Amino acid sequence: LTCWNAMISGYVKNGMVKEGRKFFDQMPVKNLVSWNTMLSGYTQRGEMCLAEEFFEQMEQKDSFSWNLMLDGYIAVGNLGAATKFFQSIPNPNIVSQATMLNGLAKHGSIAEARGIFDQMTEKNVVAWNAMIAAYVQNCMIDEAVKFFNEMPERDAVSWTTIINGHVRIGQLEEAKCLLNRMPCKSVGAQTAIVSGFIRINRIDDARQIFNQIRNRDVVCWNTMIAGYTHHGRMNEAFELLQQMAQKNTVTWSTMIAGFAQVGNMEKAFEMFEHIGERNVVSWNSLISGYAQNGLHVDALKCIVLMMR
RNA sequence: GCUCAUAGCAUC
Repeated sequence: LTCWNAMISGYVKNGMVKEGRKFFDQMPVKNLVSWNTMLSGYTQRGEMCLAEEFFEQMEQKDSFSWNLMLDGYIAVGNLGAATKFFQSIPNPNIVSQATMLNGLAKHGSIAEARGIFDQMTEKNVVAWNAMIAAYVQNCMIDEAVKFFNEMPERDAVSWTTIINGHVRIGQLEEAKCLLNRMPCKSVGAQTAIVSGFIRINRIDDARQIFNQIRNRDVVCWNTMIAGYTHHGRMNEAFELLQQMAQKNTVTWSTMIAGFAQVGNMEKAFEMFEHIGERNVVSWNSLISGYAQNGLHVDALKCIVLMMR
């Protein structure tokens, strides 16, 4: 059963929800984990109608099930439904609260997010991190710093968030100080610094930092590539692209936008063809690329293609 | 590698 559940998980994590469902339906025995895994396939892709239908069919639900639904509503931006759903959760746990906190913060309701935080009887590092991120996203760096200093324990996400907070308001020096203070420098925190250099147009300095990072992940590579593409340095971007082991949709979209910006729509389309899982951003990058280069017919063709 | 929440990357 554990094996079968892992199979469903594998399907839905790769965006193959249909196939996952087929597998799920054919399983002779299922447990709650099977149901939750399948549910996550819908909620994480924003298929909330299907999720609701599936959720109602579940004869047993646990906090995972409820939290998945809550996060699904937040992911599609339906804060009204999320708030209502949150209030209907039988026993909201720390994950439910952190999820709701995050949802409120992401939609600008910082005071309400803070309200949830204050109401939490127990707070873990994720709750603290979510609250710090909330302040960072709302450009309230002083509050973010205050929480960062007050929190009982900090993990790599805490550091990355606060570093990024300083990067976003152009305080790269302070960001670098924080990175120096960080006990175990994560790829994420270092990537935030790279993007800080890029933000102030110091691309070559960013590259120096990038080169020094060990265990670079796909986000790190994408950050550096975007640094080049935003400045029309497509040769360097392409060179990095060829060096990276695993590319994702963000990688390709970055390249599409980059080639579009320098007027090379042939190359942009070539990048587009590599995308396995096309999303709204990949289509947007291509369509706006055609439009910005005056190729309105191609843009329209693309829109038609997208809607099929 | 059986299921849930927080950070660093792309379009507008």
